[in-house]
Amino acid sequence: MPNISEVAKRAKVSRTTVSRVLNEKEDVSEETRRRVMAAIKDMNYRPSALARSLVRQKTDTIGVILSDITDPFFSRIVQGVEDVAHKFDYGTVYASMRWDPKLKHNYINFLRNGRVDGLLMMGHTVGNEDYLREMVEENFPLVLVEYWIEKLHTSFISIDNGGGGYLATKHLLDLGHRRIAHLAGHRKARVSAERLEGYRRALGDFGIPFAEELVVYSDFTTEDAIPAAKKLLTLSVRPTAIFAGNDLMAYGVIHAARELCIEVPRDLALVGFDDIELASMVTPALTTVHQPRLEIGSMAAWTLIQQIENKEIQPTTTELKTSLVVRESCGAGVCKGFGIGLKVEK
Amino acid sequence: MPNISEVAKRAKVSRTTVSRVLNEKEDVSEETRRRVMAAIKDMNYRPSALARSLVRQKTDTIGVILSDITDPFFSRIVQGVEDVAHKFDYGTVYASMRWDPKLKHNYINFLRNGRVDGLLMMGHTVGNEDYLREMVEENFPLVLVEYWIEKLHTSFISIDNGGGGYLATKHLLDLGHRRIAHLAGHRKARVSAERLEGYRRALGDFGIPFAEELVVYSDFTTEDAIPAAKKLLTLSVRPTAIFAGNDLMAYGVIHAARELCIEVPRDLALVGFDDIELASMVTPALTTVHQPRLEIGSMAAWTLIQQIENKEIQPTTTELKTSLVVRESCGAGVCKGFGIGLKVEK
DNA sequence: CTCATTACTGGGATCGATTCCGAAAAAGAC
DNA sequence: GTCTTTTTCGGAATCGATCCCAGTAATGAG
Repeated sequence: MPNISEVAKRAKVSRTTVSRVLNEKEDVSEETRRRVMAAIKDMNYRPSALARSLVRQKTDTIGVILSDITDPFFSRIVQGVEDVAHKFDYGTVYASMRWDPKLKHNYINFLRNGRVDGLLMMGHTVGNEDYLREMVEENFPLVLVEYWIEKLHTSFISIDNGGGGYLATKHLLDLGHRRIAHLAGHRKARVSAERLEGYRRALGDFGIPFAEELVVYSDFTTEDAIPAAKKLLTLSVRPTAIFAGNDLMAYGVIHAARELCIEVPRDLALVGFDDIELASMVTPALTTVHQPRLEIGSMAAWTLIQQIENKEIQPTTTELKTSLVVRESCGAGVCKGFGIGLKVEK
Repeated sequence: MPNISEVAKRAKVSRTTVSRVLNEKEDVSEETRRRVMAAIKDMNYRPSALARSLVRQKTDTIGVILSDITDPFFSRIVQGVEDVAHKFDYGTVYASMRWDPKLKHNYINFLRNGRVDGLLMMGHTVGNEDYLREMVEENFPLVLVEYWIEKLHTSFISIDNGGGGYLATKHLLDLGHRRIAHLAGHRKARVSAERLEGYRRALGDFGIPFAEELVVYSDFTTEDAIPAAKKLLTLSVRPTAIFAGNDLMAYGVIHAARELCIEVPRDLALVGFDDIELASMVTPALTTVHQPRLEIGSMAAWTLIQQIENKEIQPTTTELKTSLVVRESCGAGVCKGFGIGLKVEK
């Protein structure tokens, strides 16, 4: 691999001039520029990003740490992140912490040591978060997406989980359900508490007392949701509707229900949360709370880049609105057309 | 952010000694080691990966380029990659090319310029692949996963797609189906051709003539598969079974079928390919061809690391076996237990 | 023709680590 | 006590770029 000096020698100019051509500076004559370009092409030269970043103290890269890289929930968020990042000439690299706090810690260190200019963390909180405080104290650009940490002086992007929970529950109440269970997500995740709050608020508005037994927790995965859902479906007085903490968990409910010969939506109404792509694809199509994920992603990237390029900027907290997408799983019947849901804005 | 010299000054030693402590070299006395460690902790020092990589000409990082970062197909593959990579003390970074050839090109350049020691490419081929040849010529470590390029002197990891197609089709034939359609994946992808070949071979073995009209192509997505599936389901003589190019496309078939009031498996038998996690979760649980994805991932990472650490090594081609997982979508009835498929080894 | 101004170009320091080689100090041999 | 060997440490070069500052050539003004 040739370096900048060899290119310079070949083009019979100095390193400095090659660098100028590379960075499209103006003060280089057309003729030398052509010579340099030719040398670059001839030698198949590609500048070392490493050396460049080292001297400039800037990598033009943002790191994205996800709880699980293949969670469909992140799909469009990532798209939003990339769109904005590329617009500002930033590259993106991803790391998946796969729910393993140690892995997460490794990754953060891995990326922080000069590999990226800032970090975007998204997903659910697990384990000790002290190193996040450390990062913030050291003024390392950090934006958290749906990843709430108490009293952390940094930017947050989140959605109105409480409102979403309210929408979902109210929809079920409007359909006449009175015994509505909630299969909540990870007990320690803030989003779980918020969605639960929305659920309680809706019940309250309809004068229905909150029943402890109707709320069960599980992880945000289908596998984990199955036994939890079974617990709800085998209560002495079975709920007629369930509001699940996310779409994947809603599939767990369907799964569990089928094993008990309960059919959705015939015997059980079901609402999910997230509106992942698959929600409209599988049978029954899921009624669910929609998150503006493209916006979440672009907002997050934008916020982070602002923070990188202007370290003095104050952290911001952004909350995006949710909406309800009515499909089949509540038997609401509003939507015969398969998959194309009636979108009810909040 | 302190650098190694400042740490050295504080510990009253030279940079060299600090570096030795950092890299756990043996020739440093216990006492100075302690002093250095203390200084490191006091100053909250973290070595710059950039500077280290620059001088060592090694990043200890492998790049993974995926066609779509959130395709559930990659989930366990990525897990396999990470397990092996971490075992060998490599970090991993991901980039998603999102089917955009230009984006892909950008990413490859982005990662190649000294950011990673080698590249793992997985997913389906789109666009011009000349730069891949260029990489190989320059002896840049590269391993392709299910990403076949003609006459490229580099390592490949793939699965026995032909065998998988055969298994899927034979299963349908064994169940008595005689008019079996194939909803093939991306026309230009090699995997499509291979799976199609398996389909034809199985038909041949049962003495059934191949009918052009029974094969339709679409992208590897649910959305794209829907119209294609409709084409098959509205043939004058409707097929009684469909072998779909992957699981997501199989969902497209279910989707299309429902719109036409055709129910799977009652009116139509269906086999997918990949065995993504969701295949066992949704209704009906999908009978599908299983790929050993964890092994694919670990194999790929292992092969790449071998190539990085020993540039003289010859490229290898690995083909892993597939197996059939029988669930509900063929109405085979072997499996009442929901989701837990009878695994028929090839 | 001389001097001032502008347009290009190059030298050398720098970013933050590693590594080779040699030097000093300590330990051991006789 | 002297010489050799081992242990421990430091100096200087290096990786491959960028950038400040200064120097040269070309151009224009008078």
